[in-house]
Amino acid sequence: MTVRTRIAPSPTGDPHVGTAYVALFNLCFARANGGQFLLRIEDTDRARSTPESEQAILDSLRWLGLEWDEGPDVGGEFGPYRQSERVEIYAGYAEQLVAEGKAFVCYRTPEELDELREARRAAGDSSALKPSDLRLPEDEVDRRRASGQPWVIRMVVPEEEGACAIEDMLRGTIELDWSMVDAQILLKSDGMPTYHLANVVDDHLMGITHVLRGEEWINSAPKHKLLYEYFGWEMPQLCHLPLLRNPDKSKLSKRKNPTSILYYQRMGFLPEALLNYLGRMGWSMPDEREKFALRDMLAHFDLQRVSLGGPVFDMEKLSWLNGLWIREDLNEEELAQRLVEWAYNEENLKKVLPHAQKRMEILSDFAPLAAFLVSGTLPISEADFEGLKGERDELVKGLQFALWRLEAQRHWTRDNIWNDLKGIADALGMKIKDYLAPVFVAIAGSSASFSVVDSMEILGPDMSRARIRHAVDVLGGVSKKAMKRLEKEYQQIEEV
RNA sequence: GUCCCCUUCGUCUAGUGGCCUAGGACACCGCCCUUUCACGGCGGGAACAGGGGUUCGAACCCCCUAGGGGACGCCA
Repeated sequence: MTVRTRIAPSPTGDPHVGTAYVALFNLCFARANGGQFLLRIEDTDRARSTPESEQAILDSLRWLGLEWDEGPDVGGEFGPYRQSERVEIYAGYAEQLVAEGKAFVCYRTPEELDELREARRAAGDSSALKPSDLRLPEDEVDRRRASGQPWVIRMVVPEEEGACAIEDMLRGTIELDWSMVDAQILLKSDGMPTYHLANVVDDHLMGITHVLRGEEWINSAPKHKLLYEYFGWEMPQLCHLPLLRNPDKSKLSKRKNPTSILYYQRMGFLPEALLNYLGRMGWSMPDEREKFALRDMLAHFDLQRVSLGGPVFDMEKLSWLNGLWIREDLNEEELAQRLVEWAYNEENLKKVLPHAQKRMEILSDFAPLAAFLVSGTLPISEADFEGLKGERDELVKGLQFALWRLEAQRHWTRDNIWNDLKGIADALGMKIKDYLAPVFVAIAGSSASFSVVDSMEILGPDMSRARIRHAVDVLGGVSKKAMKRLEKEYQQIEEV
């Protein structure tokens, strides 16, 4: 048995807790059945991952204590498409399907596709775009080919009524209407495969027998099943795990909850505790004990104990569990060691000292001065923002814009942070000093502190963003309506 | 809108037809321990979404309704 987890880097490159969650269950399932557990990084449009962000994900998984096996790796080092000769593998399979009449070349433009979908919607027809919808007259195809227009390869899908039966290890048979399945693009105009093609080809080539993935994939399972049939390959067994949720039950997202493993690391959670907590999401030990290590979970794992309701990620319970691990599993020496590894080490001290020294008169000034750098969520309130220039709405706007700008920042350096913030201040026609004042409060808890950009560099992207988000909440948050308005305004700034 | 998935305390869950007057955990409240706070101990309130079946018997099986979520991309 060979089981794999696919990893999709997030746009900002943050390792997502959902990734670790799925990886954990794949690992447990594989080991419980004496099988292999493989890893695979998936990023076909390459807009997301960089070698650094991929490394960050692997490092995070290792930090959590997850281990994976070496196995056949279609694209080398878990990353499929970096090498051009590898890309040809997928193109070859796509062309094979075209030759067999199971896929076709499509010259439709994005604009035409929009129109077709729009027309569908207007007519109240919800079914997906089918090969027959996309067909162009012969001479038009020839014309476009001759003029060198971009093209893609799409799969042929059934157009008649009927449903596709998908077997799920936990849910039994799921029937999905073919009417919902569109002529999925397999090979993009840039020659890259889409996830759907790559997924099937890779899994076959890697000898994958079982796939545990997020519930969000159920709807595309028919496409995958069809591809396996087209190729004449055996399809792996599927299992769709429930999705981790925000407190409002929507799919876990960083807008509403910290989702980066790096955040939890920076916050001071123990990897054992975080992994333990993820193991409690939708799963329980047979004896119902709350605290267990990975090896306990491995020893008692039973896929049938997965419950299907989407669990809400509850920070409070995670904190309690983390406390349990600190109290029960670390002696003083080990705790000291953890603290040093975490933040109380020379390297970190040297980063802080240059800023602290100028502001110190006596040694005992240091701890209060630097406390915010080793804290989690700051205990700030609306009162801390009083006396700053600008109304509440203005402050929120400034913070929200900073947040958006910094969420897009992939190279977390002092200068980049400064340029981001200065850019917004200029665009808003504000003095940088006034613009930064609320950011100071958000990051350091007070407007009298070290340089914010330096502080943010030390705190790192996850903690910095979390604090700004927290400040926005403290100031009353942003209503849905106001958010729309802000987004619009922000876009205008971005364009300038 | 269409299709799919899901539904036990506020939250995580136990429960696979009789052991359920539904158990545990977080959070909350109270008491005890304690110079304080925390830890720890004890106790409390708190749920089978609703309606129909099937059955001697339903949290558990079936159907309908409702609610929540997801998917509908040259993202994964």
